[in-house]
Amino acid sequence: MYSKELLKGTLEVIVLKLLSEHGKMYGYELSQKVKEETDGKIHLKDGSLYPALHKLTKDGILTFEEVSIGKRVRKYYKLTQIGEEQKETLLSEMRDFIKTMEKVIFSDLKTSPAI
Amino acid sequence: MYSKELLKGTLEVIVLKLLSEHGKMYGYELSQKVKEETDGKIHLKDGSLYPALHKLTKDGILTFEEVSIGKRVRKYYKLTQIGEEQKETLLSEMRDFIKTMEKVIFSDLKTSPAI
DNA sequence: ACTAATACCTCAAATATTGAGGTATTTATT
DNA sequence: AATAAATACCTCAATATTTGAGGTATTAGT
Repeated sequence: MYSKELLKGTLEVIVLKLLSEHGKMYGYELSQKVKEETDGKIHLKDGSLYPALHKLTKDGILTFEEVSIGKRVRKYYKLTQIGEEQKETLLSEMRDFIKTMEKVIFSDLKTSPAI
Repeated sequence: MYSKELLKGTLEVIVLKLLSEHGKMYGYELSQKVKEETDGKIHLKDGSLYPALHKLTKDGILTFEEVSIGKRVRKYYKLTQIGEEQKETLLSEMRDFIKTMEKVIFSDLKTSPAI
């Protein structure tokens, strides 16, 4: 697991990307998917995930429909049109951010000199 | 400028990397350096930077010496031995984190199919 | 004389994450 | 049949960090 600081601000972009890719998913499914895809390195803790899903819904980024599975109710979330746009914005911001971080952090001016 | 969320948790690793690279730097110099190296994309705001430098000093990651320039006093910070180790830890964590994010975020299963 | 840049600082408010609490159903195990 | 583990949702106080706005003072440029 990565340090808390590193994970801050990544939850939204991960959720939007996965929802865009899979069409609709429910909370538990999202957390399992992320754990699986990152070999356990990133955990969307439900104490973070559910409040985030509620906030994104309130903000018009997501909508959901409830589906009964036996006596249990799942909430399937999907992107709204605004959510699709927000996803694109966040993805390109993340792409650019990673590029910038690599430049600052991994410039390695002093190591691996050309022989 | 990137969104606040994206920037969370990156301040420490940036500061440690720059100090390791340049030996000793003072706060204002750090903020200028980052602005310059990232083409203005990352701003270490002094409301964030100075408290962070104080915390890192308190935690034994940094030490500083005061140097008088005329009537002004600069605080030159540098890494302690613990700081050097912390820098290595944070850098490899960041490296790994970026790799993981790229995997989750930029998998692009549906775009750019092989022709 | 004035403005911009340099150089440091503090602190209340805003924000997000954690961690621990919880309820309830379904599936697997002994 | 009883129990444990997994599924599926939720809340909320505490924690931690960043922001944004406040500040002081010196030096350089016009």
